[in-house]
Amino acid sequence: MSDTAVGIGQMVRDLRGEFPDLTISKIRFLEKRGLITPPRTASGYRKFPSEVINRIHEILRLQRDEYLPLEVIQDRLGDWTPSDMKRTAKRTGPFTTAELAREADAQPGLIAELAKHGVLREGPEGFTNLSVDIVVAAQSVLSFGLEPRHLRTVRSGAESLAASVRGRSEALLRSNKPSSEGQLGELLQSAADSLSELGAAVAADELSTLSQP
Amino acid sequence: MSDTAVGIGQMVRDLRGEFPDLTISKIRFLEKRGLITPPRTASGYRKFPSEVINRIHEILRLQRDEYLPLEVIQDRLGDWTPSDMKRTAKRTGPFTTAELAREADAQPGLIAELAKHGVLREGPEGFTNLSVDIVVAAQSVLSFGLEPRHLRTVRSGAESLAASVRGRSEALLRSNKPSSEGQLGELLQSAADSLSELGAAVAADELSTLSQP
DNA sequence: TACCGGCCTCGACCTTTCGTTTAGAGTTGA
DNA sequence: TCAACTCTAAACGAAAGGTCGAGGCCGGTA
Repeated sequence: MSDTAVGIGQMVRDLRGEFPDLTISKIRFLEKRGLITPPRTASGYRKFPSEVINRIHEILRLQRDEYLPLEVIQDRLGDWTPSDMKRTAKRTGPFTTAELAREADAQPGLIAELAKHGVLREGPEGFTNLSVDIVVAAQSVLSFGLEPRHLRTVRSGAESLAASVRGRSEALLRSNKPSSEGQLGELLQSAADSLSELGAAVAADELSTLSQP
Repeated sequence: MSDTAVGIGQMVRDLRGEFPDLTISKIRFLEKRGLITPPRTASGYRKFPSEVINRIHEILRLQRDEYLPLEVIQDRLGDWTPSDMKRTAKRTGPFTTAELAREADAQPGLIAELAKHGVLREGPEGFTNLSVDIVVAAQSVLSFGLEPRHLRTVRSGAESLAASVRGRSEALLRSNKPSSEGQLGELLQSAADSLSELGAAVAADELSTLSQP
């Protein structure tokens, strides 16, 4: 859509839905620590285009969900800094198979394998940056000796979730004013997080049977 | 295999190989925080049998490799303290349906529903504290408009993972000395974490299709 | 023009986490 | 007996992660 670069106050209000104790001073603090570098207006006001907001969202998520210290978050996010973002200017960029493999530090064969089993899906323009997350996570799971075909169930679980959330969110869209772009994203994120937690809880339970064979 | 319970000094020297800046005072600190409870001699000296040493090893690893704060480590390790589990089998206690509902702040009907669809399973002695996690997470997912039956796929995904990890971990157990109790727990936790991440990544990807309907 | 809310910087300050240090006293083994 | 080891309790402290307030600059608007 349009180049919606909001001010610091508005941005914080937007993110408060998911991170209730986010403050303006925390954002400034994150900049001082070098985790974000929002552009400025001529007069020195910070501007927040969506790439920066996404990055902030990811920083806060890593802090909240994975308890990572800011220094580690900085290392981990180091690659796709704003300057890198600008390299792919228009979007966070579709990837070809080869690019995706390089991006996720994986073998191209694995990409094909994951795609074959429906864990990964190539869009009309190629793979997205979400695909990178999937490949990285899949490699981690595969390191326990699983085969890609075992991961199909994960995809179908996600599909089931998506189908239901879709119905739900359309109702939400209808009943709300069109400004719910942000709300939808929020809903999506919450749903994904919830599924993640449920998956972790069920897996822990399932795996606990290993303790007493 | 003999009852090798060493003193605090010797134990610290042993672990210094892997954790060079481990100190006696840090061990005492961990006890004060409730992360370990080493038994004592008649005169009050701490003794460190291998279970406790394994637990300390795991605590230090989580701190070093996953940057987890001690409070989170305590939560995560709380249940499966190898020896604690057997001794205090009553405390972490099995729950009845009613108790589980109260514990997870849920309707008893939901418990039944989840059990019916295989998301939740009642053991021979009732529900466990892992069941509480599942119910809590499930409520969160259900708040997006899903029905319990949609969650079956989550369970089957977890089963698939468990089956494979089981094979993997048995091999690990065979090939290692019997002290790998801690390693098994570590493997389990890592596997659950990995699945969780994959689930989140795939769900995020799947849900991103909602953005352009 | 004056005003008001939003934003700016900078430095002081605060809280929590994760320990270390110190003082004083008891324990163990050669 | 002596040196090395261990105990507790409390004070101390460094680093992470912010918060707060003073003093001043923007930007609509009445």
